[in-house]
Amino acid sequence: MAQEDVHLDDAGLALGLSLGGGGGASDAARQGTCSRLSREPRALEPSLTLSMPDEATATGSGGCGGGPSHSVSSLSVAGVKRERVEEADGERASSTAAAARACGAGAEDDDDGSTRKKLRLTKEQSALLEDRFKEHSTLNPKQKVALAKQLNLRPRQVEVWFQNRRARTKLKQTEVDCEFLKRCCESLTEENRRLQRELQELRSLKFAAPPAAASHHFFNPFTHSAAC
DNA sequence: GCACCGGACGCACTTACGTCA
DNA sequence: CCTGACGTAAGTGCGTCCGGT
Repeated sequence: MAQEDVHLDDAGLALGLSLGGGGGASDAARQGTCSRLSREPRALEPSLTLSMPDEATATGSGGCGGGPSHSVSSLSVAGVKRERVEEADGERASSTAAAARACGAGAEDDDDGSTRKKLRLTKEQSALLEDRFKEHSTLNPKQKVALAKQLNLRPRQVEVWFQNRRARTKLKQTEVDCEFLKRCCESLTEENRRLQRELQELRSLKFAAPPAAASHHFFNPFTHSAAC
């Protein structure tokens, strides 16, 4: 299992930073420098959607039976511009073998364009990708091509893997953040109850207390709470 | 200097496939 | 064997940035 870079040690300082602020860190990478986050993230709308990673359909349609197998993604209908660019760049689709392997017996013809086969990365490929991801969560084009070559994959596949990997990391971080906020909320609720009780007691003793003694102190849960 | 455009990239969301209980 | 849940590779659409004109 991969180690997620989940950092929450500074009592939630990471909170909000990772929530909903996507995009915009790409161009530094494009230019060969890996200084991501050097730029303002877009809009920063707090889209706390928290969709679980697979509430989508699960239409198991029975995979590789005897049907035609396909060369993974390049079968996609004419619309994949990046793919075309990279292919034109001389990157040959080398994952056909992997797809066929993943599909058991290989019939390596192409397709009718209506289905898509799914490549399963080998353990070695996944491990190397994971290693690179630990070093940098983004790749510049040179790194991408080199890594693709090393893995016998297409650059597009490496790119997609990194994209999905970043999404998984972010999802995990969001879950951690939510868990933290939940605990924080519970703690504040408990503290609130305690203070309500305390207030109740003080009111019941108010005949003994001087009239305006305690009126200048407002409790700020965010500065006093042990949880946050 | 400014506006516009196209290319490249990352992200969110979604789909589809392989695997497993 | 069938089925549903789950993990994940891949597709799509959109926003952003940058270089060229």
